[in-house]
Amino acid sequence: MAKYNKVSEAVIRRLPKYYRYLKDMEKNGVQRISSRELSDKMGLTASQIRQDFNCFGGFGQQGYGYNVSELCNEIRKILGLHKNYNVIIAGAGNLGQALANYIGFEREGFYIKAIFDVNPRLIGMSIRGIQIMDIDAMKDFITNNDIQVGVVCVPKDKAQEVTNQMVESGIKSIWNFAPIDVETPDDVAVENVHLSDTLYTLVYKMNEI
Amino acid sequence: MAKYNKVSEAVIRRLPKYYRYLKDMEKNGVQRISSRELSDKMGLTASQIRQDFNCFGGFGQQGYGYNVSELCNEIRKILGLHKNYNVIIAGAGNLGQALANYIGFEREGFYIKAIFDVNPRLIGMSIRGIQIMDIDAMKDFITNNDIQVGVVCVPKDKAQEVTNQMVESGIKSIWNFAPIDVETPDDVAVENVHLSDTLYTLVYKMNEI
DNA sequence: TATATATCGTTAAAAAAATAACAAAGCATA
DNA sequence: TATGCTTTGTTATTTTTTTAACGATATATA
Repeated sequence: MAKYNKVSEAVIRRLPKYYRYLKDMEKNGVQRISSRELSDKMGLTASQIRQDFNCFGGFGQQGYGYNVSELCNEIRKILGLHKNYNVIIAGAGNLGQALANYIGFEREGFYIKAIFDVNPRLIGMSIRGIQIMDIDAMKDFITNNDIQVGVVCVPKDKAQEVTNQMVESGIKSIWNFAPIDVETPDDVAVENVHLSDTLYTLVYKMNEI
Repeated sequence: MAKYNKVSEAVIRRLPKYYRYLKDMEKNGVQRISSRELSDKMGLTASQIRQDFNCFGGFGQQGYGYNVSELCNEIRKILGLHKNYNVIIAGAGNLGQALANYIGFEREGFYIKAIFDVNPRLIGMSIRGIQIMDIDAMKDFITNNDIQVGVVCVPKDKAQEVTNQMVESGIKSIWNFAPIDVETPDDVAVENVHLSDTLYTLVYKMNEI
């Protein structure tokens, strides 16, 4: 699968940002953009932008710049957003429900197929047509429904256990929101999102100013 | 305010992670830890850990290591979590409500004082005793209630406008969840949290494996 | 008390990332 | 068509970040 020789983490983390800006420009009818203009908008250097894009092959043209919608499409493909993904959420608490309610994911091809929880009062309910099911049914559901992405929204002390269950059932991507770094085998991708971390960094910066 | 000579962004972004691990160890009764042990737990190098801590002065002792609760406290102070902060949330949608419902922030001294929205059906309701008010009342509320942190959970096209209102009212920290990079004057700290970005990075990694 | 061991703080080296520089290639204009 | 301008892709340089090395200092043990 690995299409490109070892692209650095730093570059990869910038891809979604490029994608955001390009999508926006495309929507606004912008047809072409130079690395210079893009650098102004995004607060990066033009040099970095050109180098980043060149990790994946040159999408631009000398004397012209980049075609916005073409570039946008390339980045969509690089990120893998041209494909669809089936998703489940473990944990129907505040955050789990908020994610289930958010329609933006579907627009990028992420389809939430079910939510799982331990709370009997939640089981049986549904959010936007997505059923909340007993967490004991999760492993079977994953196996039978071709689920690629598992979202972990359970409390901290259950996060690793739930992750393990997802991994055992064949999920290859874990998007974890519990405030702990969950671990996965080498062949399972994981993103530990720590919302509080950014809040703490924020107040650090505020106090530093 | 700037206590330490230019600590790099990379180091600052690791502080919350140290804090998380140390808090956990402290809770579990661990009294001392060496940079070596900590590096094993956290997946960093011991060298990096020692260098990071030394940006803020040495907290350890040769031949012994670090006292966990002492170190934890130091990092708490460095981040500014020994103080309390008054917070408001703009946008009582899914995410705004989820954040308001999350009790973890209070444990670190972040007190949510009010939520603001445009929706008349939400205005007047309350979440955990936190009132949802008309967004037109936001500026006055900020001015009169010593608010330091503003959380932006409004739709993308209103995010910059709401940010501006917060800044005009004297808020010094913006924690933005709208999928756009909001901009602030130099003396106002901002963290643009893009949840989708981490999802996209996740599937990139999955496809790469 | 003396000696061996552990571990920090700090300086040095290596690696990675960002920036700058510039030739090559296309566009635009006369 | 010829000439000047723009802008890329790519190589070189600089800066930043990470890792390694090691003297100094404390602990632990005999």
